[in-house]
Amino acid sequence: MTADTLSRTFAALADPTRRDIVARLSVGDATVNQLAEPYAMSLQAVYKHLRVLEEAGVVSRPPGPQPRSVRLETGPLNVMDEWIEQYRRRAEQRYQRLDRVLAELDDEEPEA
Amino acid sequence: MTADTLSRTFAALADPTRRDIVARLSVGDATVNQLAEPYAMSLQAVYKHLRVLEEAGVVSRPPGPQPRSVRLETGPLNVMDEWIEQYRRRAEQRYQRLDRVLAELDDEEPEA
DNA sequence: TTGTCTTTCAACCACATAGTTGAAAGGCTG
DNA sequence: CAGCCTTTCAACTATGTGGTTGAAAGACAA
Repeated sequence: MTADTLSRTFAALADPTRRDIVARLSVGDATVNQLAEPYAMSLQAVYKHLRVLEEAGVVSRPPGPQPRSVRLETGPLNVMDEWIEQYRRRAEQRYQRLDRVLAELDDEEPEA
Repeated sequence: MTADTLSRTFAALADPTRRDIVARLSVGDATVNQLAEPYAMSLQAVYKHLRVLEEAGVVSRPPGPQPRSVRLETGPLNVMDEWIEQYRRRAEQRYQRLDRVLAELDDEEPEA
């Protein structure tokens, strides 16, 4: 456990296969075999992807009977979302303020 | 150019230094020297980080006089945000539906 | 033009990651 | 128990990444 949650979550979703898995889990829980079915890669590779998602907390595998189901957890997605929103909003407000200032300058000196 | 925009954006923000740079740019544009100042790493390393952010479109460096300013772009943040929101919302709605079903079962068979 | 600051390029190192294969445990079920 | 399916572990390969240093271009000011 070296990197923080945010780093692990972003890194987990940087891989297209893992984003695809997340997309499919948003529809409903699935077994590993069901998740692995569409891919050409080995089953072990899918398990590796799941472990990355699990260590980021994006996915959980509740204990239970042998074909353990995989479930999407929304906690880390929320954290990530808040992070992005915070800075995105800050930047956009800044740009809007700038736009207003430029508009005022236009009013003061039309066709200058 | 191998990975898609979404992969590059997630990967770009998986690094704490780059997230820190984004956070600081949300307050206002900055020069590379200003951005590099807080870090122990070499200036070239900061340039590398900026290139990663730039190739993801998270940051732009508009042409101009020599100390070129770095600016935060909100486009990729929006795209990423929409991606996350889509699946986060889908999963949460599913869980809420499940909660309702369980509550109904409780109503039908109290203390069963 | 010369000097200085900014920016980029190249080579290198250590380490992580995505994938493979093979083998070993674990856990149900006949 | 025996067997099958699921899950994990280990070793290995290829490639990417974050950092370094050194050097070369580029751009501006004196």
